[in-house]
Amino acid sequence: MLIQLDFESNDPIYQQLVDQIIEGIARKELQPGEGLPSVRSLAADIGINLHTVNKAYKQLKQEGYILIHRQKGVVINPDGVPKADEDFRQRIEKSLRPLIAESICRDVSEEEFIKQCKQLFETFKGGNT
Amino acid sequence: MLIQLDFESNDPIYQQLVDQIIEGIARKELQPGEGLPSVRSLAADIGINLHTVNKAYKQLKQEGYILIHRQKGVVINPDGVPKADEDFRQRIEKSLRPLIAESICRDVSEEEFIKQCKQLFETFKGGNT
DNA sequence: ATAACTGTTATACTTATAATATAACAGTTG
DNA sequence: CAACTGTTATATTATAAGTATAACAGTTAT
Repeated sequence: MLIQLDFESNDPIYQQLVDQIIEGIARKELQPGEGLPSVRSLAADIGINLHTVNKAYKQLKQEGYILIHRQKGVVINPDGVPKADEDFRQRIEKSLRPLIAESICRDVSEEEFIKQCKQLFETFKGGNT
Repeated sequence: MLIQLDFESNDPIYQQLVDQIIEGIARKELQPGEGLPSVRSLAADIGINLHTVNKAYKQLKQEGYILIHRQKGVVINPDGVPKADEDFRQRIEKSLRPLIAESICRDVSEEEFIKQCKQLFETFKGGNT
């Protein structure tokens, strides 16, 4: 799986890393039990500091996406990612809220917005970008 | 219209201000042509610095939500907010993408996600929280 | 066992952003 | 004239992001 970073983005690159790995899991490109590169090798590969990778891994671990075996290294959670709980749903709503408010102001219809969502769901089910 | 800020949030408070005003416009609580408090009085009301308010107003102005008449002060754009363009739609997709990827990983169905979206659209159409 | 790896922790530095604090300018309004 | 308006400038503090080295403890292969 290849990682694409935008160093000009406002999103911090450790967050971009987190997002890309979660995307990889979502589109089954990263399978449960599959190994991830070590912090040092991944950092070297994409030309960033190992602490930046470590910060991303730390967050992914804390959110249950990956496990760290002392033996096997970094591994996609073999039991799958923890199901959504109430905290997660609240987090989604909190992120969705300003997007939808802006859309309403700019005359984007509910139908169009939902069409966009469905399209993204398809993107992840299928193997597209 | 009352402003509710969370000073413990990770979101900067100028951004919270922007979001709340956009929400106010979305739910027609703030009408086109309606005046907003001056940077100084709003800052004093919510107990923050005038520059923080000014930063929020500046962003709202740049995105076309408000106008600044030298006479009338700060005013909700009387011509309405500019319609969504391609840049806006890309911004929405970019924000939506990680939310949907996470949702898929955590077994939130497309139906449930869309239900959440519809609920938020209703929230703004109606007068609810 | 030695060497090369693993994640993890600690410290220090630089840079950028957020927020505050004063102060001033130019225009408007009572 | 006084009180307001948005705007700009400057300075300070605090926090986050990213990098740079270094070290520790455990694992693995030679």
